[in-house]
Amino acid sequence: MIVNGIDIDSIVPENELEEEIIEDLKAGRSKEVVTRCPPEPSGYWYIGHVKAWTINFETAKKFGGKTFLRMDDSNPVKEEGEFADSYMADLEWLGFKPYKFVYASEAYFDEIYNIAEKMIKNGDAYVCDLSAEEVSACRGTLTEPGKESPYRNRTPEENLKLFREMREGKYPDGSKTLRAKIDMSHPNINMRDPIMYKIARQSHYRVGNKWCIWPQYDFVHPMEDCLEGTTYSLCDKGFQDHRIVYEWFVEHGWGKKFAPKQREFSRLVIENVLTGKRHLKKLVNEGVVSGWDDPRFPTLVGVRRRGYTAKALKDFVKSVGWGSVIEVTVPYSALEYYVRNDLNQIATRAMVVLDPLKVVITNYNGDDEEILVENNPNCENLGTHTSKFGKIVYIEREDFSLNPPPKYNRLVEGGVVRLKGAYIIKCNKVIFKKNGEIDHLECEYFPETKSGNDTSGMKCKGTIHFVSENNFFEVTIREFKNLIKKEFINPAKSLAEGVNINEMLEPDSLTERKAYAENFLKNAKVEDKFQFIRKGYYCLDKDSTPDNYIFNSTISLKDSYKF
RNA sequence: UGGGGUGUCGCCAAGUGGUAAGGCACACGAUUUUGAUUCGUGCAUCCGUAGGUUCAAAUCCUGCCACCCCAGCCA
Repeated sequence: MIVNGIDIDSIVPENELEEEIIEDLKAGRSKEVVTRCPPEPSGYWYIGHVKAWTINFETAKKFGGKTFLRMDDSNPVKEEGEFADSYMADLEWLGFKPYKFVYASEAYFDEIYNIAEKMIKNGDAYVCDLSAEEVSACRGTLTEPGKESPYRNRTPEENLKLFREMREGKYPDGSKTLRAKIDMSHPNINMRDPIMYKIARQSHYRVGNKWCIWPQYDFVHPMEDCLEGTTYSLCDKGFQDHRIVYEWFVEHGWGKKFAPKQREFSRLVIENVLTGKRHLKKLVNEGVVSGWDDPRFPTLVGVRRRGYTAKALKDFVKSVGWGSVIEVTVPYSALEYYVRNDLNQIATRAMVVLDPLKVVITNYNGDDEEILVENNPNCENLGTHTSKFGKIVYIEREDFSLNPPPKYNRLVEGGVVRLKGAYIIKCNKVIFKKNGEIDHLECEYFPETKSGNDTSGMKCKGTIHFVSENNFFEVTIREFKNLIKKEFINPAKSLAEGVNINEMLEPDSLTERKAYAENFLKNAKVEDKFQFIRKGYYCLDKDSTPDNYIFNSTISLKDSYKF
C-alpha cells in the first residue's frame, strides 16, 4: 500500500504508535500522517523539546506526511514574539522543515470562536458567573465529586447572548467564563466542566487587542488540531489525563468522522541538569551565567554554542525511545556518548597545547619543516593540513614526567616518544629553573623516523601532540563543568524540597586559560568544530575576535589511562 | 479512600504463550603515529510480589505491594 509515495508495507514499526498508524492507514481511518509542533512562545527550548519535535517530525516524515509549526499562543500574558521568531532558527538548525508555520491566534481563533457558539447552541457549553475561587471550590477533590454551578442550566439563548457580550467586552476580567457542560462528578477532574474561555483584557503579541476573551488549552488544542487536519497529536505524558477531555471536545466541538488522536510519550529528564524557566532566568539575571545561550545551559542555544550538534541531540533522544512512564531520567553520560560519537565523525583534528613545556631539539638546525596532520583519521577524504616541526617545540606539561607512574608511555628522562606527525625524540636533559621547576627539556630527534617514511625500525610506546615555536598563536580556552554539583541528580526535585539554588551550583563551572594552538586554527569560523588531538572537542565561540580566538570545550575525549 | 499510568541488569529498552534483543555505563583483552576511534570478550537461570491456568508464562488469570502524574480562568 502506497501513501504519499511511501510503501507502508515496507515500514518497520518502531513503537506502538507506528503500529497504530499502519493499521489506521490500511483501514482507511486516515489518509496521511499529519503531526504538529505546537510550542507556546514563552521561553527557550531545552534538550527535552528535541524529543517532542523529533517524534512529531520524524514520525510524519517516516510515513510521507507533514508537520505544522504552530504557535500555541492562547495565553496573552505569557507569550512574546521574540521566542516565536527564534523557533524557526532552532528548527532549521535541528534540520526539521515545517509544512507550514502558523500563529494559532491569527489562524484559528475566529473559527474556534464559532465552534464555541455552536457548542453553546448544542447545549454543550454554558456561561458561568462563578469566580475563580468559587469554581475551584466547586471542583471537588481527587476523591470527592464536584458541585454543579448554579449557572449550569441557563438556556442556549441566554448563554449565547452572554457569551457574545463577553466577547464585546461588557464584563470585567474574571467575572465570567465559558465552560463545557460535561460532568461535575466525573472521576477524572479534568472532565468537571473545564473552562473554555476566560475574560482577560491583555494585549497579545500577535493579535493585539482584538480579543478580550481567550480560549483555554483543553478546548483550543484539539480544535486547532482538527482545523489543521492533524491526525496524531503527540504530546508528553503529562497530558495523559487530558486525553479523555481532548476526545470529548473533538466529538462535541468538531464532530466529524475524522478525529485526530492524542498519544503521549515520556518526558525526557537528564540527570544533573537544571531546567525550568524560572530558575534559569534567575541565573541569567544574577549574572551567574552570561545569558540564555551560555554554554553551560541546557537550552538549545546553549548546547549549540557549547558545540553539541543537532545530530547528536536527535540520536540521543531517539536512543531513549518513546517511553512508558511519565518521565524518563537518563544519566548525562548517555547524551555525551552521542555528542562524542558525532563529533568524532565530523570534527577536524588539530594540535593545541594547553599547558606548554618548552622542548629544544638540540640536533635540529635550520628552518622549520612542514609536516602533515590528518584532518580526520576516520574519514580520509577530509584530507590533511600542514603543520610544522622545528628546533623549538612545545609539548603538554603532563606529557613529561620525572617520576613516571606505572605504564606511563609518554616522555621521561632518557626515554623516547613520537611527536605526532613528526619525529621520535629522546629526552637527554632536563633544565631546571632556580625555583626547582622544569624550565625546558633538551631532546634529540631521529631524522630517519619521520612520520610517513620511518625507516628506523625504532619503537616507542607513546605519541604526543605538540606545536612548533614558529607555528602557533595564543588562544583562549573556556572549560566548563556542569552547572549543578554532582550530588544533585534531580535539581528540580531538590529545589522543590527547599534546597537553595546557590547551594547546588558548582563553584568553578567556567574556567578560562590560554593555550598554544597551531596556526592552522586561524582559519576557524564561529561554531566550527575541532578535536584537539588527545584532549577533546572544541568549537570557536562567538565572543572571539581576530586578536583573541576563544574555544569552548565541548567535551573531553574518553581517557582510559588511570594514573 | 478517586482517576490516569508504570513495574524486565546501575540507567534506558526490546519482548504480545515456546524457554530473557540491543544501547549506555562498567570490566578485561586486540589493533592503533590520538591511552581517542574501531574491534573482540564478559556483564539478568531471571522479568515488583504471592498464587493459579498450561506440556510450556516476563508474556494469560487472581490477589497483594511499590512508584509516578492529576484538583490553573497555564500549556
